[in-house]
Amino acid sequence: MSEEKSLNFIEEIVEEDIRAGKHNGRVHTRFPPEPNGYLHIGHAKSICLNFGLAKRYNGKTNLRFDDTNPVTEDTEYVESIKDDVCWLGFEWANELYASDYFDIIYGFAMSLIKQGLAYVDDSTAEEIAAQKGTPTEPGTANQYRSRSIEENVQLFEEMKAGKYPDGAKVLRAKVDMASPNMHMRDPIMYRIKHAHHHRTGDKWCIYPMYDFAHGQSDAIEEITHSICTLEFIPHRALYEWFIEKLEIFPSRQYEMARLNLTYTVMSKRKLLQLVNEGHVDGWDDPRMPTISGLRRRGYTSASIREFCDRIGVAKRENLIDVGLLEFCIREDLNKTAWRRMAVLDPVKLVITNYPEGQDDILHGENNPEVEGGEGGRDIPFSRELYIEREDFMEVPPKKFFRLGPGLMVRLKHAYIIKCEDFVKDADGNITEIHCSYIPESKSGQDTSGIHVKGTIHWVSVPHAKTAEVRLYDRLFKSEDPSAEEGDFKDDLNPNSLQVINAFVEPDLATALPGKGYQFLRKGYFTLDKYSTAEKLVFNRTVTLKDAWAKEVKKG
RNA sequence: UUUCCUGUGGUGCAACGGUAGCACGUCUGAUUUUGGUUCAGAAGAUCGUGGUUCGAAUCCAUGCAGGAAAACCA
Repeated sequence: MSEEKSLNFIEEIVEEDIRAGKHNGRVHTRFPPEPNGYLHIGHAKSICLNFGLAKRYNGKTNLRFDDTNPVTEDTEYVESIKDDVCWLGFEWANELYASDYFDIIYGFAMSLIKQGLAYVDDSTAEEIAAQKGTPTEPGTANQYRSRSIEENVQLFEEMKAGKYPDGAKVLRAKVDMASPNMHMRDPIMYRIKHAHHHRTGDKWCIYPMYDFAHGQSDAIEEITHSICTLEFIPHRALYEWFIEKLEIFPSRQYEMARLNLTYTVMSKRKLLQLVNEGHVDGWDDPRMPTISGLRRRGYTSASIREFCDRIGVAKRENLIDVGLLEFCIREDLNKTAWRRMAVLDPVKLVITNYPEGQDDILHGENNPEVEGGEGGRDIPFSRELYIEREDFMEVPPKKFFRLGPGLMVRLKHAYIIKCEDFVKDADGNITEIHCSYIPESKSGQDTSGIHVKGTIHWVSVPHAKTAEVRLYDRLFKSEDPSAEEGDFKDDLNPNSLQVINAFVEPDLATALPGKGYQFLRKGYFTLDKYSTAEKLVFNRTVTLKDAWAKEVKKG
């Protein structure tokens, strides 16, 4: 109650509006994706903001597809977007489409024409661009600007009727060709596209532009707070101009900074390119910053919501350290993931004083963070184990609390062992480590009195299951790939995916899809969508924090 | 060199004329049968210059820096 978190600037505006009794205190937001790609973590920020606002202020949020460009849009995207919003844990009040409003918007256009505020222009795209001027030079009017209302009405009707080919004519708002705001220099409202629309089919061959569809849709739905990103600031004047001239519901547009994350790109155009050119395994490749990619990677929706909460909302450009996202998923998974053992880079260890052919069943809790451990599982133990190659050093440095000649460690959930000997092959690689174990040091009933500094994980050789494990690293080499010169794809990290074969404890054969597992000391993992009963496939969600790696790096 | 937006520790976000705070990261140390977790502590910031004021991160002026704006994309 007392921890009164400060409001972001949008919440301040909303609270002010409520206080002033604007729209009778009603709050209605919308999330307006264009169905031409998959949602990414940047969209999650917008989703959390829009739906969060509604939740906080007792309002509603519409899911509205901004589907005004039939050539780039597809129902596959519509479905994925709905899945992702649901998965993130939000419920929309209405599922709507800008295309549902095409008739109304056409009427709006006609109304503007009849007010003498819109005209049909026969210029080519190049001519229009040239007449627009530049940010420092005013634009110039052409002869079509002075067409009569009657002529404009007839021409626009003919455009709708399909009398003209693509690009032959456009409908333009008659605003101000000399405005310092380029978007006010008679923006295009409608263009001709003889294209099949994913919802309206072939009913239309003219489609409204963003500027003549988005604000109008907001007004139709009586959206009170229409939140978008900074690049739409110059559009706001136009947004309000249309509302004023059309005398429709006065929705208001507010702009916030989009999310940028280190070591990735966030533009749908670039992400689409990575997909189309096969640099990744589809939109849901675990290295992608897409919601579906993060989900497949093992991120939980709670961790993404937490992340969006932590990054805040403001108007300055930002570049968020991906480390914060990793912090959020570790924080969540630490509390929920079940612990298991897996050896990713194995070397064989033989316990010389353990009877050959003998098995032992040990027990390990599922989750030490929860009282009672959330139950546990049996772990078979035997004379021959796999341990991590990096857990043995022939010449260990000081502060190395693992295995080396004469050194002792505890095998997690098992016994303390002492390294007696090791075997090397002709190339000098360690092929086998020989240890003795201390029978009275068994976990939970240790009477040995021996204390060791290190504990390592292991898997019993005869009981081990094999699994393919996919280790991911950042997709790009530099913090801000878009800022690099040349093609952003030149910055792709060639080592962003490493596929290995690992040995995992037998219980993992029954791992559940969608569940996070902590492979002790190695990180958090989850089943990949390609995993089968015959062939287990795990994705590494994120590594554990590794103080030793940091120590080593320091040298 | 037109118009607009933005400048607070390394990063992100607060402080709304009254002691610059939180989180991630970094660095110590403690605990630990995960070099994880947890706990304790430390370092580190108001773009510059003027002005208004008893008092400025906050208001004003100016300079500087970064970003955005000219698709029949959204």
